[in-house]
Amino acid sequence: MRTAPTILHLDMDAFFASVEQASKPSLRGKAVVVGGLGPRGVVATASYEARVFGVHSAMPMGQARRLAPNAAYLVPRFTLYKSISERVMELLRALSPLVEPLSLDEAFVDLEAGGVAWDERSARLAGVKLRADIRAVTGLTGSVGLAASKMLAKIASEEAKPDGLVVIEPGTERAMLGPMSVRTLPGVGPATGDHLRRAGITTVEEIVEAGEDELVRLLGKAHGHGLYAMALARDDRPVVAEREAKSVSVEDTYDVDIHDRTRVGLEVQRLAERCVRRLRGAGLSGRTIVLKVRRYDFSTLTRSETLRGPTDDPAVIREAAARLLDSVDTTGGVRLLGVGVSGLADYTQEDLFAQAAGERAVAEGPVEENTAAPAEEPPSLAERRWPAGHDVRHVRFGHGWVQGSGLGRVTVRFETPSSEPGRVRTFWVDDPDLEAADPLPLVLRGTEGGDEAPGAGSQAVSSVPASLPKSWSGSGGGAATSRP
DNA sequence: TCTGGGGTCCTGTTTCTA
DNA sequence: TCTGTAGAAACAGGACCC
Repeated sequence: MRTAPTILHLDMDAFFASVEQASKPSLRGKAVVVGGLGPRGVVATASYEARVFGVHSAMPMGQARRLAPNAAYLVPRFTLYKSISERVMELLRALSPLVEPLSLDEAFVDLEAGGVAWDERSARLAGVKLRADIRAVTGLTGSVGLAASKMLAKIASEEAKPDGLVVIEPGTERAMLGPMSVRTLPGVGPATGDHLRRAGITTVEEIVEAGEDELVRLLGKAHGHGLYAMALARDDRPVVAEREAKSVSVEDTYDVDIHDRTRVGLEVQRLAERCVRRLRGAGLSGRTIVLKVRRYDFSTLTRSETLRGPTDDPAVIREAAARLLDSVDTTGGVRLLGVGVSGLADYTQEDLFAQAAGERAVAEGPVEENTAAPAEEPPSLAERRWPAGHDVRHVRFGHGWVQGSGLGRVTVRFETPSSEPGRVRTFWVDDPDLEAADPLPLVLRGTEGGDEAPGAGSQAVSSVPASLPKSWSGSGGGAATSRP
């Protein structure tokens, strides 16, 4: 393990919710919950204002609504989050070639490999500058942890939240970790935490006291050895820049359980097609086809089949998924279906089997995306066309976002990231003057949009690194013509 | 009142193959 | 040729992460 805190972990604060607050002035300082709004949705991110009410990630939406009935509930806009995430990752890559993204809002950086830090002082300086740059470029805050290992850097950023920076000095790790909950350590979730608690182990130092043999006995070889090492603050995992995907999968949870076996079959076919599109989009093929079924009682089972060679042929994957479904009892209903491919390769084996299947598929015709009826109680047309939180543009009133829709009407708040909180107006869902729009940039840059007054909470731009592209990935204020 | 989606890794069991 | 065996691969499930 290295002797200086030169591994950096960045964690953007309440990322999805913060992006929504930055793009919607009327939501700043308010409880915002982003997640699936259907009857089986869960919370993806809650703003810190919403967390005060006890709302947190992975909580069922219904429960969140009961805890925070007055919060704003919004559908995630992954395209927007991804574009902002890319800006942040660019800033990280300016520090070091060794950047390991963990998700849209989190990453490790090896500062030593980038030559920007070699001791505590230089590491801290790099962290401070990074946080300032992120704020300038995105208008958002991120928390930074600095330590001599990945595990400790991650714990440090957690301690730094929200909007802070924490350095764990080498030599102080054991004392710091000791009194912490076992749940602090990576890999200890609810099940392992419970397991350890039943053995009388609740803190990190109690893991150390229990000893490695006892850990292995309780948790098995890999987990036991690994956890014991983590408890001693031993973590030599390197920052890895390029991680190859090991599987590609798609899954859908249905608003209402599906009972009709024919319908289940059609859904599996659709999922297989979607999975193949993703697979091909990534230039990959795979050997092992996996079917996932979650039944009415939430019990989940998987069935898999390994082919002789990798394929990206939709007919082959559809047929394999259909065969796997044959071995699954779906009486009682299914709430989720998924199709995945693993054993990935970046080439395809054009075997006879695949070709024959392809020919059969051509003869039968393609499976249409909309062959199957939608969920038995689909969201209203208005909700589907005007998702809560999405941007719109009106011929007369300009740029705004959907606050809600239903009963043939859509309610829009007219404001932009740089405006004052705006006014609300309601329209018929088929109002020809209203159309979907691309998100606007969160931060005004240079002279772009200079005619608009800066709004409450927006950040002045003073130190945008010259290495960044000049244009924002959004439309820059022009109305888009696409429909959701 | 329930519990998303997209992944990774590990473990125990069964099946295949040399 | 038959049988026993060991290791590899496949399979299923579970835990965990964001």
